[in-house]
Amino acid sequence: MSCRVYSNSSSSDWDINDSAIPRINEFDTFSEWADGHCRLVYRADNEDAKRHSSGWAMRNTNNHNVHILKKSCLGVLVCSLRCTLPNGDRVHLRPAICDKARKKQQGKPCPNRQCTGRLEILACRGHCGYPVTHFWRHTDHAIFFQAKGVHDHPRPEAKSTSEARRSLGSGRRVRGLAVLLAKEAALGNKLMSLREPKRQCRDLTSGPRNLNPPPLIADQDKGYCSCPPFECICNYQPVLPTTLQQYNPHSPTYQQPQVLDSYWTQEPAQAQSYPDVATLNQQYDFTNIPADLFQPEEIFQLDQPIKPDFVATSTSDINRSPSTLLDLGSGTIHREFKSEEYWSQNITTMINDDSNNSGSSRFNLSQSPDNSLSLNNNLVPAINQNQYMESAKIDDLYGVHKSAQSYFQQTMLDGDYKTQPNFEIIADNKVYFDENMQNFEAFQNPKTYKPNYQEKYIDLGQYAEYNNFLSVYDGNKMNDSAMFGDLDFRINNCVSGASSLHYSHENFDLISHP
DNA sequence: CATTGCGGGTTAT
DNA sequence: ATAACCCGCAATG
Repeated sequence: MSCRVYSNSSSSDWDINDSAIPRINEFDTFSEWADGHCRLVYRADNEDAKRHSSGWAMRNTNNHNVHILKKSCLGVLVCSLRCTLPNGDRVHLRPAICDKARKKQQGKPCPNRQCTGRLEILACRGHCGYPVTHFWRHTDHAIFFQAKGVHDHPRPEAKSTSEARRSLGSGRRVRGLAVLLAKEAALGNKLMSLREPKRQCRDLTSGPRNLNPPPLIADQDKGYCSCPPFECICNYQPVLPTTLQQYNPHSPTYQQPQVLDSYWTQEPAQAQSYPDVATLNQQYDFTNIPADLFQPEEIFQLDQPIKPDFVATSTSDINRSPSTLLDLGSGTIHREFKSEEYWSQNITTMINDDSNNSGSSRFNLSQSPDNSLSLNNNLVPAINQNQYMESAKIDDLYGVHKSAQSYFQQTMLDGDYKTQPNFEIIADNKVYFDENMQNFEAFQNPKTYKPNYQEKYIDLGQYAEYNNFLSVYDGNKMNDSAMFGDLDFRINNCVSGASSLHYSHENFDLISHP
Protein backbone atom coordinates (compact mmCIF):
# COMPACT_ATOMS: atom_id res chain seq x y z
CA MET A 1 0.00 0.00 0.00
CA SER A 2 1.82 3.08 0.97
CA CYS A 3 5.39 3.87 1.50
CA ARG A 4 8.00 1.44 2.29
CA VAL A 5 11.49 1.14 3.39
CA TYR A 6 11.96 -1.70 1.09
CA SER A 7 10.44 0.02 -1.78
CA ASN A 8 12.13 -1.04 -4.92
CA SER A 9 12.86 2.50 -5.71
CA SER A 10 12.90 4.41 -2.51
CA SER A 11 16.06 2.68 -1.64
CA SER A 12 17.52 5.59 -3.41
CA ASP A 13 17.39 9.13 -2.29
CA TRP A 14 15.93 11.81 -4.36
CA ASP A 15 13.51 14.64 -4.12
CA ILE A 16 10.93 15.41 -6.67
CA ASN A 17 12.42 18.85 -7.13
CA ASP A 18 15.92 17.72 -7.64
CA SER A 19 17.65 18.51 -10.82
CA ALA A 20 19.31 15.18 -10.44
CA ILE A 21 17.14 12.20 -9.81
CA PRO A 22 18.51 8.76 -9.30
CA ARG A 23 18.17 6.48 -12.17
CA ILE A 24 15.74 3.86 -11.04
CA ASN A 25 15.74 0.41 -12.45
CA GLU A 26 13.38 -1.17 -10.05
CA PHE A 27 9.89 0.03 -9.72
CA ASP A 28 7.24 0.08 -7.12
CA THR A 29 3.85 -1.40 -7.48
CA PHE A 30 1.25 1.25 -7.53
CA SER A 31 0.25 2.52 -4.15
CA GLU A 32 -3.30 3.72 -4.08
CA TRP A 33 -3.12 4.87 -0.51
CA ALA A 34 0.31 6.28 -0.29
CA ASP A 35 0.59 8.13 2.95
CA GLY A 36 3.31 9.82 4.81
CA HIS A 37 6.37 11.36 3.36
CA CYS A 38 7.28 8.91 0.74
CA ARG A 39 8.71 8.56 -2.68
CA LEU A 40 7.83 5.92 -5.15
CA VAL A 41 8.84 5.25 -8.67
CA TYR A 42 6.51 3.63 -11.11
CA ARG A 43 7.01 2.26 -14.50
CA ALA A 44 6.35 4.76 -17.20
CA ASP A 45 3.61 2.53 -18.50
CA ASN A 46 1.83 2.14 -15.21
CA GLU A 47 -1.70 3.20 -15.94
CA ASP A 48 -2.49 4.30 -12.43
CA ALA A 49 0.64 6.31 -12.27
CA LYS A 50 -0.01 7.84 -15.63
CA ARG A 51 -3.38 8.96 -14.37
CA HIS A 52 -1.82 10.26 -11.20
CA SER A 53 -4.57 8.52 -9.41
CA SER A 54 -4.88 8.10 -5.70
CA GLY A 55 -7.29 6.71 -3.23
CA TRP A 56 -7.16 10.01 -1.49
CA ALA A 57 -9.16 12.78 -3.02
CA MET A 58 -6.45 14.83 -4.56
CA ARG A 59 -7.02 17.93 -6.55
CA ASN A 60 -4.70 19.56 -8.93
CA THR A 61 -2.71 22.44 -7.61
CA ASN A 62 -0.83 24.82 -9.75
CA ASN A 63 2.74 24.97 -8.69
CA HIS A 64 3.79 26.78 -11.82
CA ASN A 65 6.08 24.04 -12.78
CA VAL A 66 5.06 22.25 -15.89
CA HIS A 67 7.38 19.40 -15.13
CA ILE A 68 6.00 18.52 -11.77
CA LEU A 69 2.34 17.97 -11.21
CA LYS A 70 1.27 18.87 -7.76
CA LYS A 71 -1.90 17.79 -6.07
CA SER A 72 -3.28 18.52 -2.67
CA CYS A 73 -5.63 16.49 -0.55
CA LEU A 74 -9.23 17.47 -0.17
CA GLY A 75 -9.81 15.47 2.95
CA VAL A 76 -12.90 13.43 3.41
CA LEU A 77 -16.63 13.97 3.58
CA VAL A 78 -17.99 13.07 6.96
CA CYS A 79 -21.24 13.43 8.80
CA SER A 80 -21.57 16.66 10.67
CA LEU A 81 -22.90 14.73 13.61
CA ARG A 82 -20.21 12.14 13.45
CA CYS A 83 -22.98 9.69 13.66
CA THR A 84 -22.46 6.06 14.21
CA LEU A 85 -24.06 3.90 11.65
CA PRO A 86 -26.15 1.00 12.83
CA ASN A 87 -23.24 -1.31 12.42
CA GLY A 88 -21.02 0.94 14.41
CA ASP A 89 -19.15 2.45 11.56
CA ARG A 90 -18.85 5.94 10.28
CA VAL A 91 -19.46 7.90 7.17
CA HIS A 92 -16.49 8.82 5.06
CA LEU A 93 -17.33 9.72 1.53
CA ARG A 94 -15.12 10.90 -1.21
CA PRO A 95 -15.07 14.61 -1.85
CA ALA A 96 -15.63 15.58 -5.42
CA ILE A 97 -12.57 16.95 -7.06
CA CYS A 98 -14.12 19.89 -8.76
CA ASP A 99 -15.11 22.74 -6.55
CA LYS A 100 -18.59 23.00 -7.90
CA ALA A 101 -19.41 19.39 -7.34
CA ARG A 102 -17.86 19.48 -3.94
CA LYS A 103 -19.96 22.41 -2.93
CA LYS A 104 -22.99 20.43 -3.83
CA GLN A 105 -21.88 17.57 -1.72
CA GLN A 106 -21.58 19.70 1.33
CA GLY A 107 -24.68 19.96 3.36
CA LYS A 108 -26.33 16.99 1.83
CA PRO A 109 -28.04 14.70 4.28
CA CYS A 110 -25.92 12.19 5.99
CA PRO A 111 -26.19 8.90 4.16
CA ASN A 112 -27.07 7.31 7.42
CA ARG A 113 -30.80 7.18 7.20
CA GLN A 114 -31.15 7.42 10.91
CA CYS A 115 -29.04 10.50 11.16
CA THR A 116 -30.04 14.07 10.68
CA GLY A 117 -26.52 15.16 10.13
CA ARG A 118 -25.13 16.65 7.00
CA LEU A 119 -22.10 15.94 5.00
CA GLU A 120 -19.21 18.20 5.59
CA ILE A 121 -15.62 18.25 4.67
CA LEU A 122 -13.02 17.16 7.07
CA ALA A 123 -10.10 18.97 5.62
CA CYS A 124 -6.71 17.46 5.35
CA ARG A 125 -4.09 19.23 7.35
CA GLY A 126 -1.53 16.59 7.44
CA HIS A 127 1.31 18.57 6.03
CA CYS A 128 2.32 21.27 8.40
CA GLY A 129 -1.24 22.35 8.73
CA TYR A 130 -1.78 22.28 5.02
CA PRO A 131 -3.19 19.48 2.98
CA VAL A 132 -1.01 16.59 2.13
CA THR A 133 0.52 17.11 -1.26
CA HIS A 134 1.41 14.68 -3.97
CA PHE A 135 3.92 15.37 -6.67
CA TRP A 136 4.21 13.59 -9.96
CA ARG A 137 7.03 13.84 -12.33
CA HIS A 138 7.48 11.95 -15.53
CA THR A 139 10.66 10.88 -17.17
CA ASP A 140 11.11 8.79 -20.23
CA HIS A 141 11.27 5.59 -18.34
CA ALA A 142 9.69 6.23 -15.01
CA ILE A 143 7.07 8.15 -13.14
CA PHE A 144 8.26 9.60 -9.91
CA PHE A 145 5.86 10.11 -7.11
CA GLN A 146 6.45 11.95 -3.90
CA ALA A 147 4.06 12.65 -1.08
CA LYS A 148 4.49 15.16 1.67
CA GLY A 149 2.51 14.99 4.82
CA VAL A 150 0.51 12.43 6.66
CA HIS A 151 -3.21 12.35 6.15
CA ASP A 152 -4.86 13.26 9.39
CA HIS A 153 -8.29 12.05 8.48
CA PRO A 154 -9.98 8.84 7.54
CA ARG A 155 -9.68 7.55 4.09
CA PRO A 156 -12.46 8.52 1.78
CA GLU A 157 -14.13 5.82 -0.14
CA ALA A 158 -12.01 4.73 -3.01
CA LYS A 159 -12.32 6.46 -6.29
CA SER A 160 -13.68 3.38 -7.92
CA THR A 161 -16.38 3.19 -5.31
CA SER A 162 -17.30 6.78 -5.72
CA GLU A 163 -17.40 6.46 -9.45
CA ALA A 164 -19.47 3.35 -9.25
CA ARG A 165 -22.03 5.07 -7.14
CA ARG A 166 -22.17 8.01 -9.43
CA SER A 167 -22.56 5.87 -12.48
CA LEU A 168 -25.39 4.07 -10.80
CA GLY A 169 -27.27 7.24 -10.28
CA SER A 170 -28.97 6.95 -6.97
CA GLY A 171 -26.35 4.65 -5.78
CA ARG A 172 -27.62 4.70 -2.30
CA ARG A 173 -30.25 2.29 -3.36
CA VAL A 174 -27.98 -0.33 -4.67
CA ARG A 175 -27.50 -3.21 -2.44
CA GLY A 176 -24.66 -4.88 -4.23
CA LEU A 177 -22.68 -1.77 -4.12
CA ALA A 178 -23.46 -1.42 -0.51
CA VAL A 179 -21.83 -4.69 0.19
CA LEU A 180 -18.88 -3.69 -1.84
CA LEU A 181 -18.59 -0.45 -0.01
CA ALA A 182 -19.02 -2.01 3.31
CA LYS A 183 -16.23 -4.39 2.63
CA GLU A 184 -13.94 -1.80 1.32
CA ALA A 185 -14.74 0.62 4.05
CA ALA A 186 -14.35 -1.99 6.66
CA LEU A 187 -10.99 -2.83 5.34
CA GLY A 188 -9.98 0.76 5.33
CA ASN A 189 -11.31 1.11 8.79
CA LYS A 190 -9.21 -1.59 10.10
CA LEU A 191 -6.15 -0.36 8.40
CA MET A 192 -6.66 3.12 9.64
CA SER A 193 -7.39 1.92 13.06
CA LEU A 194 -3.99 0.39 13.15
CA ARG A 195 -2.24 3.40 11.94
CA GLU A 196 -0.18 5.06 14.44
CA PRO A 197 0.76 8.64 14.39
CA LYS A 198 3.21 8.58 11.67
CA ARG A 199 5.46 11.36 12.52
CA GLN A 200 8.15 11.15 15.00
CA CYS A 201 9.77 14.33 14.08
CA ARG A 202 11.20 17.00 16.16
CA ASP A 203 11.81 20.46 15.13
CA LEU A 204 15.07 21.26 16.75
CA THR A 205 14.86 24.88 16.01
CA SER A 206 11.56 25.51 17.60
CA GLY A 207 11.30 22.60 19.88
CA PRO A 208 8.39 20.28 20.26
CA ARG A 209 5.12 21.86 19.54
CA ASN A 210 1.70 21.28 20.64
CA LEU A 211 0.18 21.28 17.26
CA ASN A 212 -3.32 20.39 18.04
CA PRO A 213 -5.07 22.95 15.94
CA PRO A 214 -7.72 24.90 17.69
CA PRO A 215 -10.79 26.35 16.18
CA LEU A 216 -9.95 29.25 14.01
CA ILE A 217 -13.26 30.77 14.81
CA ALA A 218 -14.95 30.42 18.11
CA ASP A 219 -18.21 28.97 17.27
CA GLN A 220 -20.40 28.46 20.21
CA ASP A 221 -22.94 30.77 18.81
CA LYS A 222 -22.74 29.49 15.33
CA GLY A 223 -25.04 26.60 15.54
CA TYR A 224 -26.43 26.01 12.16
CA CYS A 225 -28.59 23.80 10.17
CA SER A 226 -26.98 22.27 7.20
CA CYS A 227 -30.17 20.97 5.77
CA PRO A 228 -30.63 22.07 2.21
CA PRO A 229 -33.48 24.45 1.60
CA PHE A 230 -36.82 22.72 1.68
CA GLU A 231 -35.30 19.64 3.17
CA CYS A 232 -34.83 20.65 6.70
CA ILE A 233 -35.35 17.81 9.04
CA CYS A 234 -34.03 19.48 12.06
CA ASN A 235 -37.10 18.99 14.14
CA TYR A 236 -35.46 16.08 15.72
CA GLN A 237 -32.83 16.07 18.32
CA PRO A 238 -30.59 13.18 17.69
CA VAL A 239 -28.86 11.36 20.39
CA LEU A 240 -25.34 11.76 19.41
CA PRO A 241 -22.56 9.33 19.66
CA THR A 242 -20.27 12.15 20.30
CA THR A 243 -17.60 10.57 22.21
CA LEU A 244 -15.02 12.48 20.43
CA GLN A 245 -12.24 10.09 20.80
CA GLN A 246 -14.11 7.63 18.72
CA TYR A 247 -13.02 9.52 15.72
CA ASN A 248 -9.48 9.48 16.59
CA PRO A 249 -8.17 6.99 14.10
CA HIS A 250 -5.27 6.50 16.35
CA SER A 251 -7.28 5.60 19.29
CA PRO A 252 -7.78 1.96 19.87
CA THR A 253 -11.44 2.69 20.02
CA TYR A 254 -11.55 4.27 16.68
CA GLN A 255 -13.47 2.61 13.95
CA GLN A 256 -13.33 3.82 10.48
CA PRO A 257 -16.47 5.04 8.89
CA GLN A 258 -18.30 2.57 6.87
CA VAL A 259 -21.08 2.75 4.45
CA LEU A 260 -23.97 0.66 5.38
CA ASP A 261 -26.42 -1.43 3.58
CA SER A 262 -29.13 0.66 5.03
CA TYR A 263 -27.61 3.58 3.32
CA TRP A 264 -27.64 1.98 -0.02
CA THR A 265 -30.86 0.17 0.06
CA GLN A 266 -34.45 0.97 0.37
CA GLU A 267 -34.82 -1.14 3.36
CA PRO A 268 -36.71 0.43 6.17
CA ALA A 269 -34.54 2.16 8.59
CA GLN A 270 -34.01 0.14 11.60
CA ALA A 271 -34.01 1.81 14.89
CA GLN A 272 -30.79 3.60 15.27
CA SER A 273 -28.85 2.67 18.26
CA TYR A 274 -25.94 4.48 19.65
CA PRO A 275 -24.38 1.99 21.92
CA ASP A 276 -21.62 4.29 22.97
CA VAL A 277 -23.58 7.38 23.56
CA ALA A 278 -22.18 9.20 26.46
CA THR A 279 -23.01 12.79 26.18
CA LEU A 280 -24.99 14.96 23.94
CA ASN A 281 -22.94 17.40 22.10
CA GLN A 282 -24.85 20.58 22.30
CA GLN A 283 -23.04 21.86 19.36
CA TYR A 284 -25.36 19.90 17.22
CA ASP A 285 -28.63 21.14 18.39
CA PHE A 286 -30.44 21.65 15.17
CA THR A 287 -33.72 22.42 16.71
CA ASN A 288 -33.90 26.12 16.14
CA ILE A 289 -31.68 26.80 13.28
CA PRO A 290 -32.64 28.47 10.08
CA ALA A 291 -32.07 26.45 6.99
CA ASP A 292 -30.24 29.03 5.01
CA LEU A 293 -27.06 29.21 6.93
CA PHE A 294 -25.22 26.94 4.69
CA GLN A 295 -23.96 29.31 2.14
CA PRO A 296 -22.16 27.71 -0.72
CA GLU A 297 -19.51 30.30 -0.40
CA GLU A 298 -18.89 29.28 3.13
CA ILE A 299 -18.38 25.73 2.46
CA PHE A 300 -15.03 24.75 1.36
CA GLN A 301 -11.81 26.19 0.54
CA LEU A 302 -8.53 27.20 1.84
CA ASP A 303 -6.74 25.03 4.18
CA GLN A 304 -5.30 27.45 6.56
CA PRO A 305 -2.10 26.61 8.21
CA ILE A 306 -2.53 26.02 11.81
CA LYS A 307 -1.06 28.65 13.97
CA PRO A 308 0.67 27.40 17.03
CA ASP A 309 -0.73 30.40 18.85
CA PHE A 310 -4.10 28.81 18.96
CA VAL A 311 -3.21 25.59 20.48
CA ALA A 312 -3.84 26.59 24.03
CA THR A 313 -7.55 26.43 23.53
CA SER A 314 -7.62 23.08 21.96
CA THR A 315 -8.14 20.89 24.91
CA SER A 316 -10.69 22.86 26.76
CA ASP A 317 -12.73 23.59 23.72
CA ILE A 318 -13.24 20.13 22.60
CA ASN A 319 -16.92 20.02 23.06
CA ARG A 320 -17.42 23.30 21.44
CA SER A 321 -15.12 22.78 18.57
CA PRO A 322 -17.03 23.52 15.45
CA SER A 323 -16.86 21.67 12.26
CA THR A 324 -14.55 22.52 9.49
CA LEU A 325 -16.12 24.35 6.66
CA LEU A 326 -13.78 25.51 4.05
CA ASP A 327 -14.85 28.43 2.01
CA LEU A 328 -14.47 27.77 -1.64
CA GLY A 329 -14.98 31.35 -2.42
CA SER A 330 -12.86 33.20 0.01
CA GLY A 331 -10.38 30.69 1.08
CA THR A 332 -11.20 30.96 4.70
CA ILE A 333 -12.27 28.47 7.20
CA HIS A 334 -15.50 29.50 8.72
CA ARG A 335 -15.90 26.78 11.16
CA GLU A 336 -13.01 25.03 12.52
CA PHE A 337 -12.14 21.54 13.18
CA LYS A 338 -14.69 19.21 14.13
CA SER A 339 -11.81 17.11 13.18
CA GLU A 340 -10.58 17.71 16.63
CA GLU A 341 -13.37 15.52 17.62
CA TYR A 342 -12.09 12.83 15.43
CA TRP A 343 -8.68 12.89 16.78
CA SER A 344 -7.25 13.05 20.14
CA GLN A 345 -7.61 16.13 22.11
CA ASN A 346 -4.81 15.10 24.29
CA ILE A 347 -1.94 15.88 22.12
CA THR A 348 1.12 16.14 24.12
CA THR A 349 3.73 16.36 21.50
CA MET A 350 2.96 16.90 17.95
CA ILE A 351 5.63 16.18 15.53
CA ASN A 352 4.99 16.70 11.96
CA ASP A 353 7.59 17.52 9.51
CA ASP A 354 8.43 17.12 5.94
CA SER A 355 11.50 17.27 3.97
CA ASN A 356 11.79 20.95 4.31
CA ASN A 357 9.73 22.14 7.18
CA SER A 358 8.47 21.35 10.51
CA GLY A 359 4.81 21.74 10.91
CA SER A 360 1.65 20.87 12.63
CA SER A 361 -0.78 18.10 12.52
CA ARG A 362 -3.84 16.94 14.26
CA PHE A 363 -2.29 13.74 15.15
CA ASN A 364 -1.82 12.77 18.63
CA LEU A 365 1.64 11.51 18.48
CA SER A 366 3.36 9.51 21.00
CA GLN A 367 6.86 10.54 21.43
CA SER A 368 9.29 7.83 20.88
CA PRO A 369 12.31 7.86 23.06
CA ASP A 370 14.26 7.43 19.94
CA ASN A 371 13.52 10.26 17.71
CA SER A 372 14.49 8.32 14.70
CA LEU A 373 12.09 5.50 15.10
CA SER A 374 8.39 5.40 14.97
CA LEU A 375 6.04 2.61 14.39
CA ASN A 376 3.38 3.62 12.07
CA ASN A 377 0.41 1.98 13.51
CA ASN A 378 -2.39 3.09 15.61
CA LEU A 379 -1.85 1.16 18.68
CA VAL A 380 0.26 3.23 20.91
CA PRO A 381 -1.70 6.20 22.04
CA ALA A 382 -4.24 5.02 24.50
CA ILE A 383 -3.98 8.34 26.16
CA ASN A 384 -6.79 9.48 28.35
CA GLN A 385 -9.34 8.55 25.86
CA ASN A 386 -10.33 5.02 26.42
CA GLN A 387 -13.35 5.28 28.57
CA TYR A 388 -15.17 3.20 26.06
CA MET A 389 -12.44 0.86 25.25
CA GLU A 390 -12.94 -2.68 26.03
CA SER A 391 -9.99 -4.07 27.76
CA ALA A 392 -10.01 -7.15 25.64
CA LYS A 393 -9.79 -5.08 22.56
CA ILE A 394 -6.94 -3.14 23.94
CA ASP A 395 -5.12 -6.31 24.61
CA ASP A 396 -5.64 -7.46 21.10
CA LEU A 397 -4.38 -4.30 19.65
CA TYR A 398 -1.35 -4.17 21.77
CA GLY A 399 -0.63 -7.67 20.79
CA VAL A 400 -0.55 -6.57 17.23
CA HIS A 401 1.55 -3.67 18.16
CA LYS A 402 4.14 -5.80 19.76
CA SER A 403 4.39 -8.21 16.94
CA ALA A 404 4.62 -5.35 14.54
CA GLN A 405 7.35 -3.77 16.53
CA SER A 406 9.19 -6.98 16.61
CA TYR A 407 9.04 -7.30 12.91
CA PHE A 408 10.07 -3.76 12.49
CA GLN A 409 13.14 -4.17 14.57
CA GLN A 410 14.06 -7.30 12.79
CA THR A 411 13.69 -5.65 9.50
CA MET A 412 15.72 -2.67 10.35
CA LEU A 413 18.47 -4.78 11.74
CA ASP A 414 18.82 -6.37 8.40
CA GLY A 415 20.00 -3.04 7.25
CA ASP A 416 19.71 -3.67 3.58
CA TYR A 417 17.02 -1.23 2.89
CA LYS A 418 19.25 1.06 1.04
CA THR A 419 21.17 0.61 -2.06
CA GLN A 420 22.92 3.10 -4.13
CA PRO A 421 21.52 3.35 -7.57
CA ASN A 422 22.73 5.07 -10.57
CA PHE A 423 21.51 8.54 -10.83
CA GLU A 424 19.39 10.06 -13.39
CA ILE A 425 20.37 13.60 -13.87
CA ILE A 426 17.67 15.82 -15.00
CA ALA A 427 18.53 19.19 -16.30
CA ASP A 428 16.72 21.32 -18.70
CA ASN A 429 15.76 19.91 -22.00
CA LYS A 430 18.88 18.01 -22.76
CA VAL A 431 19.85 14.48 -22.43
CA TYR A 432 22.99 13.56 -20.67
CA PHE A 433 24.76 10.40 -19.95
CA ASP A 434 26.79 9.35 -17.06
CA GLU A 435 29.74 7.12 -17.32
CA ASN A 436 27.57 4.08 -16.99
CA MET A 437 25.67 5.16 -20.04
CA GLN A 438 22.62 5.90 -18.05
CA ASN A 439 20.16 7.94 -19.85
CA PHE A 440 19.59 11.29 -18.29
CA GLU A 441 16.54 13.29 -18.68
CA ALA A 442 15.83 16.81 -19.39
CA PHE A 443 14.39 18.91 -16.72
CA GLN A 444 13.85 22.52 -16.25
CA ASN A 445 14.69 24.61 -13.27
CA PRO A 446 17.53 22.62 -11.92
CA LYS A 447 18.02 23.09 -8.29
CA THR A 448 20.71 22.41 -5.91
CA TYR A 449 20.17 19.17 -4.26
CA LYS A 450 19.08 19.48 -0.70
CA PRO A 451 19.56 16.30 1.21
CA ASN A 452 17.64 17.59 4.10
CA TYR A 453 15.61 14.72 5.17
CA GLN A 454 15.94 11.14 5.74
CA GLU A 455 13.16 8.73 5.86
CA LYS A 456 12.55 5.15 5.46
CA TYR A 457 9.37 3.31 5.20
CA ILE A 458 8.41 -0.19 5.58
CA ASP A 459 5.30 -1.25 3.87
CA LEU A 460 4.21 -4.61 4.95
CA GLY A 461 1.47 -4.64 2.41
CA GLN A 462 3.62 -6.82 0.31
CA TYR A 463 3.20 -9.49 2.89
CA ALA A 464 -0.52 -9.57 2.89
CA GLU A 465 -2.86 -9.11 0.03
CA TYR A 466 -5.93 -7.04 0.04
CA ASN A 467 -8.06 -10.06 -0.41
CA ASN A 468 -6.58 -11.61 2.63
CA PHE A 469 -7.72 -8.66 4.53
CA LEU A 470 -11.08 -8.80 3.07
CA SER A 471 -11.60 -12.40 3.81
CA VAL A 472 -10.33 -11.99 7.27
CA TYR A 473 -12.58 -9.12 7.85
CA ASP A 474 -15.46 -10.94 6.35
CA GLY A 475 -14.97 -13.46 9.06
CA ASN A 476 -15.43 -10.56 11.37
CA LYS A 477 -12.19 -11.38 12.92
CA MET A 478 -9.03 -9.59 12.21
CA ASN A 479 -6.21 -11.62 13.47
CA ASP A 480 -2.98 -10.07 14.30
CA SER A 481 -1.01 -11.36 11.43
CA ALA A 482 -3.47 -10.07 8.95
CA MET A 483 -3.59 -6.74 10.56
CA PHE A 484 0.07 -6.64 10.76
CA GLY A 485 0.45 -7.38 7.14
CA ASP A 486 -0.78 -4.09 5.91
CA LEU A 487 0.66 -1.80 8.39
CA ASP A 488 2.98 0.90 7.44
CA PHE A 489 5.99 1.14 9.49
CA ARG A 490 8.23 3.94 8.97
CA ILE A 491 11.08 5.74 10.38
CA ASN A 492 11.14 9.38 9.98
CA ASN A 493 14.01 11.33 11.10
CA CYS A 494 12.81 14.74 10.40
CA VAL A 495 15.54 16.55 12.17
CA SER A 496 17.05 18.29 9.28
CA GLY A 497 20.25 19.17 10.95
CA ALA A 498 20.59 15.90 12.69
CA SER A 499 19.82 13.70 9.76
CA SER A 500 22.70 11.82 8.45
CA LEU A 501 23.21 12.64 4.86
CA HIS A 502 22.81 9.82 2.51
CA TYR A 503 24.87 11.34 -0.15
CA SER A 504 26.58 14.40 -1.19
CA HIS A 505 27.09 16.17 -4.38
CA GLU A 506 29.87 13.80 -5.13
CA ASN A 507 27.22 11.24 -5.76
CA PHE A 508 25.68 13.25 -8.49
CA ASP A 509 26.69 14.46 -11.78
CA LEU A 510 24.86 17.65 -11.39
CA ILE A 511 24.21 19.58 -14.46
CA SER A 512 22.70 22.94 -14.25
CA HIS A 513 21.38 24.84 -17.18
CA PRO A 514 19.84 28.00 -15.98
C1' DC B 1 -21.62 16.35 -15.59
C1' DA B 2 -17.28 15.33 -13.24
C1' DT B 3 -12.43 14.69 -13.78
C1' DT B 4 -8.04 16.16 -15.01
C1' DG B 5 -4.47 19.16 -16.30
C1' DC B 6 -2.90 23.76 -17.58
C1' DG B 7 -1.75 28.25 -16.58
C1' DG B 8 -2.46 33.21 -15.31
C1' DG B 9 -3.23 35.38 -11.28
C1' DT B 10 -3.16 36.71 -6.05
C1' DT B 11 -1.57 36.54 -1.39
C1' DA B 12 1.51 35.52 2.28
C1' DT B 13 5.98 34.45 4.07
C1' DA C 1 11.69 33.17 -4.40
C1' DT C 2 8.57 29.93 -2.69
C1' DA C 3 4.26 28.04 -1.46
C1' DA C 4 -0.68 27.76 -1.31
C1' DC C 5 -4.62 28.81 -3.35
C1' DC C 6 -8.29 30.95 -6.79
C1' DC C 7 -10.19 30.82 -11.06
C1' DG C 8 -11.17 29.95 -15.86
C1' DC C 9 -10.39 27.14 -19.69
C1' DA C 10 -10.12 22.94 -22.48
C1' DA C 11 -9.92 18.03 -23.26
C1' DT C 12 -11.80 13.86 -21.93
C1' DG C 13 -14.97 10.21 -20.63
